[in-house]
Amino acid sequence: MESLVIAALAPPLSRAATAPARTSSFAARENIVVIGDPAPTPLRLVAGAAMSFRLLPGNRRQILDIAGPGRIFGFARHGRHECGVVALRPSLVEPFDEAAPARDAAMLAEIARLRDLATLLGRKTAMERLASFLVEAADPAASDPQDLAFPVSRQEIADHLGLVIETVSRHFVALKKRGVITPTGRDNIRIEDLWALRRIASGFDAALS
Amino acid sequence: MESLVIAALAPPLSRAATAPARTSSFAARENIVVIGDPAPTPLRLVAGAAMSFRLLPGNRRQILDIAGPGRIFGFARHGRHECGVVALRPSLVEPFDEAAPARDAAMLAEIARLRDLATLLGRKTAMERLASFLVEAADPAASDPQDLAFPVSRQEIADHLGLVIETVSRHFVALKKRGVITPTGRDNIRIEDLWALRRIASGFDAALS
DNA sequence: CGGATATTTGAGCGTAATCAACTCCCGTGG
DNA sequence: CCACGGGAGTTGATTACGCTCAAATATCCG
Repeated sequence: MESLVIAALAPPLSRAATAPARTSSFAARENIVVIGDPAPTPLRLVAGAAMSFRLLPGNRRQILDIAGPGRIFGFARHGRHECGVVALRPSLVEPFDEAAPARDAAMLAEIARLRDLATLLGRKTAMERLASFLVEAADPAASDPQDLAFPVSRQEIADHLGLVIETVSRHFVALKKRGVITPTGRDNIRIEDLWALRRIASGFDAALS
Repeated sequence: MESLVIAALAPPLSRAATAPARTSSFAARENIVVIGDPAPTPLRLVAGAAMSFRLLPGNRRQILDIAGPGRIFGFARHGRHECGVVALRPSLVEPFDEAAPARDAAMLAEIARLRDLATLLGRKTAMERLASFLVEAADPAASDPQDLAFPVSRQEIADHLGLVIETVSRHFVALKKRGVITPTGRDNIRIEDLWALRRIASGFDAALS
């Protein structure tokens, strides 16, 4: 997959902004959208995984979305992207230029997700944030929703949840010790008790440590 | 204005959900939307001020939006509201049932605002959050954008910024001591140095205390 | 003026951040 | 096959920012 990469020789425009083909492919870690890119339409992630984020001074980053196949992203006002988007896995992206009903549904979903995220970031503890992240990662559509394979590093989880990597790591360990999750590989875990996670995520389970 | 209030005698449905008239009026602190209300269309705040919020166990509340006249709010999927909305001042509200262009613009604005909020909540310090709040409150459309009259209490500012009231109060004091703002009444302040506020808000000014 | 409510101030604490080693995992090459 | 190297993750010690608890003060309003 890496062999498909064509290095961006002349930024500022990223590939999505210049590619004439309807579907573009991106290697893992390649920029799909750079802040300021023209945004004629939102985008649909056909395959792969991607994240959108904002940057602040002092090496601060807020990851606003971690998206899998089928997800619409890159909504922008005034025709310019206000968030960066990077592929987390080799990905296929195409313009999303559907009419009102589908467009509205996608925007409403984005609004709902951002409300959840803001609530998480504003009012949940570190443990509740991590549990929320895991619950959301347990995609019911997957063949085995309890077996998770993260496309993201600890740093990216931290930047999504408004924490630092050490805090994420410590709380992962705490969940393992409680038997709620078990590690099944480097970037894989298995959810042993989804209901316990949901209880923690929703804030009803104060949860030690 | 208070005399216009008709007490909601029979919840669960709030007035917006039942009123047949196109425009409904609400007293300060009256519920405009209760979670679970039918949401046939978004709403437009014709006059007044309102806030939308989510609740978590443990008396935790995240205020997701503080809106003034002209603002569209109450976007909902599946025809049901997922956030509560309360009037902050005597308010006039009407259905927002415009066609695609205006609808899209409103939703894109909502997405942009929620991204800003998530970034603030996830990665900004208390001082940066308060400065961001004040900068946003300095509406350029107002007659004197530097003179602010909050429709919200300290508790509500805190619940919007993911802080507690004591922290909000302390940082207000810090900004006053620095001469960036001066109090001009209970719920009023004057911004003396908008550029300093902007610098703090954007995170470039580390800012003592 | 009195009483209730909101805000400010103070003291101390706790969760998550910071700083710093150390371990583990893998891929590479001798 | 194993030594090596580098990055990611974990663990430990300590700090700090914002929270909690408590009390004083200010403001609103009848």
